[in-house]
Amino acid sequence: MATGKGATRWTAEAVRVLDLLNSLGTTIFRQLVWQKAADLTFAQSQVLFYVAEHPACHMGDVAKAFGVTLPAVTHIVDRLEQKELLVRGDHPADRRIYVLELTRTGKALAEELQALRVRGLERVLARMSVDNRRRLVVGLEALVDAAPQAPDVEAKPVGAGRGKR
Amino acid sequence: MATGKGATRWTAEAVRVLDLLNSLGTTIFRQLVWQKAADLTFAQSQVLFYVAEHPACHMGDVAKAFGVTLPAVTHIVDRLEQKELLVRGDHPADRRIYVLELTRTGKALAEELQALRVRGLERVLARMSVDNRRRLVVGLEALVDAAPQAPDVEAKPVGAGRGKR
DNA sequence: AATCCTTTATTGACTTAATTATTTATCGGA
DNA sequence: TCCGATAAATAATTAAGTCAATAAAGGATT
Repeated sequence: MATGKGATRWTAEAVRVLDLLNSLGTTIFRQLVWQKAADLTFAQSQVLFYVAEHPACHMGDVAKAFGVTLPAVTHIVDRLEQKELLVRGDHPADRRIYVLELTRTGKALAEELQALRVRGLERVLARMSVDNRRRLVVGLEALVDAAPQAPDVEAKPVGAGRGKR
Repeated sequence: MATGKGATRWTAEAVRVLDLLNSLGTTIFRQLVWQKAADLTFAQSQVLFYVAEHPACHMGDVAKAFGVTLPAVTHIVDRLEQKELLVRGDHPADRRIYVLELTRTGKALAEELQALRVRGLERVLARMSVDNRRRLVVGLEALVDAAPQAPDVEAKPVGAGRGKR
């Protein structure tokens, strides 16, 4: 079915992009962005980077950013705190809220890991032409721009809960 | 340090690409490629798709493709087999090997999920210009091409084991 | 054919991550 | 002050991943 030429061409392009994104996930993402290092799991390093770029963020911010539930964040932050990479600070005006900050050690680690990633990616980019690097950046920018920022999960009528600790 | 203008420009580009890939991971990947559906976890749907595209593959092929250990694959395949989406077939010439195949149900599900993804991605691509779509495809192709295919983990001197079951 | 090494995969024990449901503390407004 | 909403923790469970040990073949050599 779908004998229309337009629709067929379109789908082919989407399939191609999907394929490429998939390949990316099993090469770049697994070998480069996710540099197994410093005894951090993938989730832990993701949160480390997030807090590095969003100082004073809250538990809920992290959950929203990664599309996971709050309890998941609780556990990950627990572990990062045990490793002394991060602290739960108190919010001056709202005692329900934790203000997340990296420790000095945490900042140092985040910078070190970021440098590792950048150097790794540089080696890859070095094997591309200037034009293709330009196309990659512009194309990715457009894609990220076109992607829905947050689907928002259509606020289910929950109905529970009364606070922290 | 690093006052050289060339080096600085370079790193900036790598940082930009890293940022974009990261954004991608928290938008496209989480909202689109990983369409929560059919009671499959992310890992399970990844393996489902892999077997769909590589019929008659072995347990070890899957492990290598995703960069995980064999026991991890064992568990995931167990669950997919319980759900009757996949079968471990016997290899005609080597009885140590399992030959993985999707069941009829498994194939149908893989196609359905793929269609979902393609339609979702089409909606995103529709918001991009023709030129930017072209840049995206070409840029991604070049990136995937430039990425190291498999680091190969420099064969540790293991030394164990004697077989299946 | 008996022995030994290698390959392929499973099992067991354990850690981490994620989920849902429930609970706790606090805030803000009528 | 009470009531609903918000922010987070706890409990219980499932899944995914690890390493170490085990098991069954296959292949080569003697």
